[in-house]
Amino acid sequence: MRPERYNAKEAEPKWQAAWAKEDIFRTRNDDPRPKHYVLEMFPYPSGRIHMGHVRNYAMGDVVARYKRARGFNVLHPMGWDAFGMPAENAAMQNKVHPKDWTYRNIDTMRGQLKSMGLSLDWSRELATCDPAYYKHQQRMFLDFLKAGLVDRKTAKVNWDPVDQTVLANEQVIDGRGWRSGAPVEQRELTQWFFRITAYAQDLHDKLDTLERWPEKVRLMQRNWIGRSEGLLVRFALRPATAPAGETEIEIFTTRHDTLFGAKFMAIAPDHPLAKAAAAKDPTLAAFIEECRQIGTAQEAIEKAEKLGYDTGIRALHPFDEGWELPVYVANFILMEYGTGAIFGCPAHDQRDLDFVNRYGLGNTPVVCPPDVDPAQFVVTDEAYDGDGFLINSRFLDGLSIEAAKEEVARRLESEVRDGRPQAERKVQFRLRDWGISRQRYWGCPIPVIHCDACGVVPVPVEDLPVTLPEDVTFDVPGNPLDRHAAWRQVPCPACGAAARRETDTMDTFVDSSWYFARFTDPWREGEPTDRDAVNAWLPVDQYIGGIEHAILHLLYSRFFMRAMNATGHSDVPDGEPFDGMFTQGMVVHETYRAADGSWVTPAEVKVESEGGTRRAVRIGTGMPVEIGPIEKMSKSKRNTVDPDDIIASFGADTARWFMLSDSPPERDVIWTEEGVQGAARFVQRVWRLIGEIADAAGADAGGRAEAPEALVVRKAAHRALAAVEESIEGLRFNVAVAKIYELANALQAQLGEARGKGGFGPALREAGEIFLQLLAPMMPHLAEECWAALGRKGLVAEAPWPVLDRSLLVENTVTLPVQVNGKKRADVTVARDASQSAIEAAVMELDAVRRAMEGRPVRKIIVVPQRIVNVVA
RNA sequence: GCGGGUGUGGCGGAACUGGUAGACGCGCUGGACUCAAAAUCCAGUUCUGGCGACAGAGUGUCGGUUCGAUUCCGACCACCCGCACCA
Repeated sequence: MRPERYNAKEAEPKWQAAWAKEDIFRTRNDDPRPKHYVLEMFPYPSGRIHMGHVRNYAMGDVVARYKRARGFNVLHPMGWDAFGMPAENAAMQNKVHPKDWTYRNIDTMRGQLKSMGLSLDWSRELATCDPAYYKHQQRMFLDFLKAGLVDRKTAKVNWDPVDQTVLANEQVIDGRGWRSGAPVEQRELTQWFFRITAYAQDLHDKLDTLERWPEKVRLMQRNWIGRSEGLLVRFALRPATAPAGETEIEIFTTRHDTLFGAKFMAIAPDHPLAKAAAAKDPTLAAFIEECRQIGTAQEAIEKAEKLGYDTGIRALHPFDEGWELPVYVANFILMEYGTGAIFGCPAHDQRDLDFVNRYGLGNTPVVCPPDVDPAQFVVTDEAYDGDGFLINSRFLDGLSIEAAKEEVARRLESEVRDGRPQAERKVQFRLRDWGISRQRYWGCPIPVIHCDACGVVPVPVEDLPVTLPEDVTFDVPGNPLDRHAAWRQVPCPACGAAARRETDTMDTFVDSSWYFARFTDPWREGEPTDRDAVNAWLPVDQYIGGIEHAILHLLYSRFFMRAMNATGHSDVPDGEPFDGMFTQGMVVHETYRAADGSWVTPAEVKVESEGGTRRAVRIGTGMPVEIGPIEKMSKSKRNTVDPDDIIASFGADTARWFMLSDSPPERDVIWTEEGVQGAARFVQRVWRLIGEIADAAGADAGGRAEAPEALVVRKAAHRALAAVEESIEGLRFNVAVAKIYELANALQAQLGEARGKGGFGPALREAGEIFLQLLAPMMPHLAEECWAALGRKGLVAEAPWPVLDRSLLVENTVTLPVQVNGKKRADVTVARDASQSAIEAAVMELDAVRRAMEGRPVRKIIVVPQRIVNVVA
């Protein structure tokens, strides 16, 4: 006896168990079918899954289940991005060990993900905090080191003097540490770097080949890499003015055409020449110190005025030795970009103009806009950076900007001073090397040893992994590894003398830069990867995740793939790990505020709707609650909905369905109670519909001539099949959902039409089965339950995708809209292959057309076959 | 400042290469069933006028191309996002 209502609470665990029993989602590397790798960004085990995870994994699961049904060998793994600061924060606050905290969270979240019914190969699960994972990461670090892809150099960091730790830029708020509130200092620390800049050009160029990436993401990466073509120019210094041993300044410019507009030189406060000059000039030293202070906060930089200090040093113009330019130390010059020095051409650069206007250095325009009289052209407050022709520039006068650049480059390249050319063409990147050192405990230890005699010595591969010590405390600020004498002290692998372990750990972005490769053979012990497995599975066919990782994570992964290729760990074409990339939108929700201004969580709010106006009250007290703007679900605004609650009360299928419906996947989706109710309603509707189909088909098993309804039903099913295929392939899940609704409506309507008649049972059953197969990637549990109710043996999750019958997509007669002068006036139904003249004749018979013509003669009739007819009066 | 995106009913959104604007869902209105409620079912729902057939307007604004424009072109407006003293 079929129950009246579908009970998700009972059905979902039952089918999850059935899938697990058959182990149908386990993927074998030796499966001969074509591969398809579907990957969603693995979660950080923060405690519990949130709706963003539900959305992300629901999308990935649709693709995985769909591709599996279509005969692909699908890899769809899951793991944990398990190192990171929150675990250490929890350790400090709750006296729990980061490892215990992390693994407890993993257990909770694994259970939650399993309750979603995702088609994951759990046998490949990995956690980045597992030595079995990070030992391979250490191995690759050593290989990269050997290959020259790792650097050790000093870099400025944000230092929190209270917490005694390095802070990321995002952790500096108004110049203060986000936890301690202490003013952040700039410190120079020796750090480890991955030489991502070695691949800057390739990372930039290959973006063009990533056709299945969002344009937005490619653009963001392109800007981040920041390629610009220019000229390195050496300016000689007038010896009498220069500090001892200093003979020149090298600058980078992209506007060498404006060299005759130069008014000054400027160098960064931490430029070596500035330091040399400051040694003899205490005022300059003070100025440099002042610049450092401002350097910290982003906000301050924005508002800071262009300040400079004349060092007294004079540089000589490369085209005129008698032309001297004052050398300033200026607060707006960055040591990290180019050479940390510029020549200032105020007429054509806004910053330079602001600067000269402050210090009274004047300006000379050297590029004149087209159609402007050079004699009339002056620059006052606004620099001119548009197109034009050269003026006031001696041998460049009259040239275009491009031609002038070329001429300058050509001349200076061939002009030799001190055995070197005066200038050199250079492609400059904004991208900087990736600093991976973190003064933290809960991360992958950097496998090197510092020996007084031998210097930096890599840990021998056979000694890996360098595991984190577990007996650490967090009651004192700073890195526990620094304080752990027993762990730190180690004999030097080279000479055997007493030496010290590196106590920095790796940026957690390193952990996530290769996990997708590890998934291809996570069992391998001796090597990070099995080359054959990596090469066979990568690139990932479809990667899905949040836009917040559009730059760093994806860029680092692209770097890693190249570095892995270079060190023999893989051989992936172009070093591109992700063939298809999709960035999904966020889950947002209304906010609620009580009278006292405190945030109220949706679970405590009841929203009532009266004639279109919505009011909210607090459950229990009945006190009114103010409905606030829709915002990203966050703990601080308390506008979160717990997936567990939704799954418990409605089931995973309802949650999945709602996450996929309505909003296009790349946009934000608004979580609403009504929307969930609608999804839940559809679940029950499917259950009833399939029940009715089962009954009708059972009573009419065939043997009779087919009724007209049978063809209608078949056509509806195959139309939906074609549309859903296309929508899923294009990741347009909201459209797929709409098409499934349409089929449900059509089946229901035909069921009513055909009631009591015979000759449509088999067609109805067939359509019902197709319907369930379309539904299965999205609501897999419900689909299984219905599949069984239709009397099918086996699992719908294992059923091959229905074969589309294209002949069912064409109609014998078509109804064409008829326009008169572009305005629709009537419809005409004609045979599909009706001739132009037959259609024209039929159209002119129509009353509505005659009326609209108002007696005017027909000038033209445009017939677009199977589309439209337009009569032009 | 530079770069990019978006704009369609009350709401989320759909509309293949220019071809019936508003699929599908939510909400709302009316009705059926019920003692009642929930659930379900039926009908309606872009706006304006009309009892009605119907007519007019309509995809941010203004203009252009076209037999025909949400779609193509130009200018503008609004909102959102990314980067930002990058030489």
